[in-house]
Amino acid sequence: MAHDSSSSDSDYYVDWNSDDDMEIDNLIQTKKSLELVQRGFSDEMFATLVDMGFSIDMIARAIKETAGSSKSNTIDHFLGMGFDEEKVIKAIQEHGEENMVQIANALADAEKQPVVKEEDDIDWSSSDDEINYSNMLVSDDEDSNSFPGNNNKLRSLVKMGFSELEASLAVQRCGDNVSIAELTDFICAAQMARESSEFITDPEEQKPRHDVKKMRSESKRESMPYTDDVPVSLPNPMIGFGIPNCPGLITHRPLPYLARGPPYFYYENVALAPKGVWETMSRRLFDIAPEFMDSKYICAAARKRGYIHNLPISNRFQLQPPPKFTIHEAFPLTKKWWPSWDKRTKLNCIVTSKASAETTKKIRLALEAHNGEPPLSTQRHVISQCKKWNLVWVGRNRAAPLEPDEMENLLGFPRNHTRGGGVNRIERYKSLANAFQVDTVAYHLSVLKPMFPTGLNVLSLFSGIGGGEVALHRLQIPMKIVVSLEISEVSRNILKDFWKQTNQKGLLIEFEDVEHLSNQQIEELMEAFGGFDLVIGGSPCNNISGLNRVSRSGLVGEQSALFFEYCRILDVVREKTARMRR
DNA sequence: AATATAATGATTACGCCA
DNA sequence: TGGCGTAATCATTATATT
Repeated sequence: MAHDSSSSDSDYYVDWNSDDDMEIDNLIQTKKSLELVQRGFSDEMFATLVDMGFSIDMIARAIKETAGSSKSNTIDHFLGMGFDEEKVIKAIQEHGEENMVQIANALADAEKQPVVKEEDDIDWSSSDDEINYSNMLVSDDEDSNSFPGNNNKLRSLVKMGFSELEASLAVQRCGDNVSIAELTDFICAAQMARESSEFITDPEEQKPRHDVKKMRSESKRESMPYTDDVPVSLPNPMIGFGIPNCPGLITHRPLPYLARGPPYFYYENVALAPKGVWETMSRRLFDIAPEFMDSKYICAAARKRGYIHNLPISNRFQLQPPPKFTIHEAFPLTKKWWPSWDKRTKLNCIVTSKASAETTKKIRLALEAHNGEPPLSTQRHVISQCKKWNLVWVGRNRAAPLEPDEMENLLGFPRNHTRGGGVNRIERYKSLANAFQVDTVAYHLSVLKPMFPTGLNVLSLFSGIGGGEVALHRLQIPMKIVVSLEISEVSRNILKDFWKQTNQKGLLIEFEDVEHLSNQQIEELMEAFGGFDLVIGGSPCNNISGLNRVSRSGLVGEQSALFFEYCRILDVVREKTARMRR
């Protein structure tokens, strides 16, 4: 048996490669059968993928995708990243579909100045409207100095067909000393990004605006008229803009101008939401395309989450040491009891519900009924239970649910992080189920480190047990001020305890309900501390999670509706930041 | 009274195949 | 393209136990 433990217990660190020769043989077999060599996949590349712990299925699927068996998937993949469709098609034609990396790089190069007019492939002169528009741009640019103040600019923009909201937002975000041309570019880029990345469901947004649709050249696919219902699709594999040290990393993306910081913001929620939820969230958060990432590509447990943020995505780096990547690495002691027919290398998502002791007992009895290998039907049933309840093998024929300690480990928290503050077991389970996967979040936040060498001010909403704070701490990014909003007293205590335990130099200010934080309070806090550099938080998923059988009512649900509180607070911080910077 | 346990489906997405 | 099976899923609440 491959996993029958002849190895001693000296190995807390398991050598993945030497330990899974069988698996690698299988991989090589798969590789040959897929004729990868013909497709230009070098052994090196393959070995790299294996080293990174990718499963047979993943590699096979990735190869199938890049081999051109499903062209729409390749296109969709990059469209999902927010790239322009024409550019994607062009890049694929130039580089061939089999090389996703080159395509990605080409797209990234083209987008280095994201959504800026010169590089854009939009045919500005394909209709009369655009000629007029271009002329207006030029003339206004020349005359822009003659406008004494914002009112005239606003009036001009409205005259040109932009809504008052768009115009005032543009002026607000761009500041005083910009020309009309820049403002129109600003708005237009925002419109285009909005249309290309997401669809529009709000009737208010559907009213005809400045003929952006007409500007689109007719080379677009007729079947995709770029109207309203372009759903947010989940990437497969769910790797966001890419995972550390992996080919296919996307380092640039078009970010709608209205979405730009400061402040930076970072929003999180479950990826597997009811239809329409992510579309709404994206639209409300400045039409940023969500970054969907499954933490199983970072650590040993799945955690499918969507992240909407306006952070740069180049030069990300991973926390050190990187988390254990497989179940065996994370929990070496389970290896001894792990049946050879349980092929799991990753755990499922950590949730609040826990398997009963009865489940463990039934599994044990079912296995004890046989000597040696149980029949296939028993195996299937046991595996099914293990996956359903996320069990690990802790003894002979004994599969048990995870302990809070083990969850902390998987999620990247310090050991006993949730033990402080007089926390009972149930609360620990609950708060951990609602927490960030720290390494994943830290990977996204890592770009902040060189930008804020002296530290940053953080507004942390729905802080929970402080996943964001732990991520920043582990990144060694100083937190000068953390204003934290968390309704659970237990969770507040945990964060407070963490703050003390880690000897934070900065100031932690804890509030309770986000709904009780008034706009005025926010502004006062910002004036007192010099503003916030980062607004971070994941709003409640109670009414969104697939595990909720009682009230999965989406964003209108009692708890999940607090998403709009996140938006309210973020809006206030953004506006105040803009004012403070003038 | 506080805490631990156990029962309670539906909504998605995706791969397969006709 | 569409039907069908497989799979996963930051949960809630009534009931049992201490």
